[in-house]
Amino acid sequence: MMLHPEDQDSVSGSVHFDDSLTSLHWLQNFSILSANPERTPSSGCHPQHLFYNKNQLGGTDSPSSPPAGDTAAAGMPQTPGNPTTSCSSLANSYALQQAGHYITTQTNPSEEIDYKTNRHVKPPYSYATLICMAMQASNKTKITLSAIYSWITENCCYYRYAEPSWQNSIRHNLSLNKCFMKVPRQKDEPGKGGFWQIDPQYADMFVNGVFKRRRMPATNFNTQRQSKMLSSPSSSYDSQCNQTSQQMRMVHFQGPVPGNKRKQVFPKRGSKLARVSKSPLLTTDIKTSDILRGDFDLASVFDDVLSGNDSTFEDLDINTALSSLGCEMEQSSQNQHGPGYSNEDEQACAYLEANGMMGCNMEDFHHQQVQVHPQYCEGMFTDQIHQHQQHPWEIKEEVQAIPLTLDHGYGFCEGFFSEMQLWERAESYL
DNA sequence: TTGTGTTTAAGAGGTG
DNA sequence: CACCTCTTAAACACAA
Repeated sequence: MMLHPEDQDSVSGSVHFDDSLTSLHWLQNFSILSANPERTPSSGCHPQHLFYNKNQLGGTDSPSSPPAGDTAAAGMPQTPGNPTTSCSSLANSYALQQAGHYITTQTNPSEEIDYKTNRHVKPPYSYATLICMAMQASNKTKITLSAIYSWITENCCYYRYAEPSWQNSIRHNLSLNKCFMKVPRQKDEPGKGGFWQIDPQYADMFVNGVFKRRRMPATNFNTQRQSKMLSSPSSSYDSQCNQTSQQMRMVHFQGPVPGNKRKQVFPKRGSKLARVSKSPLLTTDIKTSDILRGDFDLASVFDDVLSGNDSTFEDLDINTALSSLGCEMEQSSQNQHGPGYSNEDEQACAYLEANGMMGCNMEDFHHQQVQVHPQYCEGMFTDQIHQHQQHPWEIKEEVQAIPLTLDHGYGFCEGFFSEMQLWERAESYL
């Protein structure tokens, strides 16, 4: 299966690690640092890896041809041994350690399961999450269906050998899940089908890259639903998107009860609004409607940084999901975005750098570039991982307040606010 | 013909 | 127990 040419691009970046916890680079590194402590940080970020290698992707085994006796297609237990427990926790542990959290326990590395090579274990990520990860792995603001297929088959061995029905599920998910937005192909663009991207309106459904759609607490559900229904009635499949956006930021992460796949603890609603409003650095053009909808959460993120609230960063688990797939994220230095970037891309880079998402290179990603469009990268990854894993560690202390210089703050906000115009598009969906 | 996209239906399992 | 999320399957239409 080949990626469409339009999905191929090059990006230049360089590895830069800043171990300092005395600046906002801490925030960047938190998401970008290699999630897998077993791997060296430089192992996956050679510049040549940033260039797409058609041959390698083209050599992927067809997922539509499961071999005889394929356990993946024959109903093997999807997550034997609770595989995400180990790898995700490893990633979390490492990231949290980098972030200055105190972690009480460590996961046994021997339990780690590499979904990239283990064909018998279905990755514990929902299709929405996989789609999101594929989108994130792409350095484009939009991605084709075939590119999503390619990423999944490349990074999830299970699907490489599974019956192709999962592709139907992917398409189903893209179509039915309104968090995904179809971008029609330009008339002069060759190829089949359109492009897909995450609807900015629902971008915060993807926390650390993991699709989060949780049921609204009963006490607050009606209110939220009312406002949602007033604005845009939607199907039951996506009606929870904005509701969930209110609840996906957990004050404290709490591991699920064994055997309980979706056990989570949600913060009290309304706390986000309070955080948003109190940010002294985010008082410009943030659309009130976005804030009220909960579509915009970076302010609260920023406030959390400033206030030392660690709740947000516990959710920044992009490496968790990607590392479990044998992928890694690394950081590139600023102003090295490479040629061919549009102004929008530059803005995206600024945003990414501000969010610590720039230069998301995956070690084993067969040279596909990794860049996250700002629309996608407000928080990334957690839910599905957290749903399926037990966490042998716990956070014993609140993270210390992050020393933040004014320059850091402005740099952070500039990257973000330059992207706010893109979010205005969400208004059309109201 | 094949890939893409939409829609409907059903079932498993989690949540409140 | 009702509702929800997610997955899976299937049918159909459309476009390259």
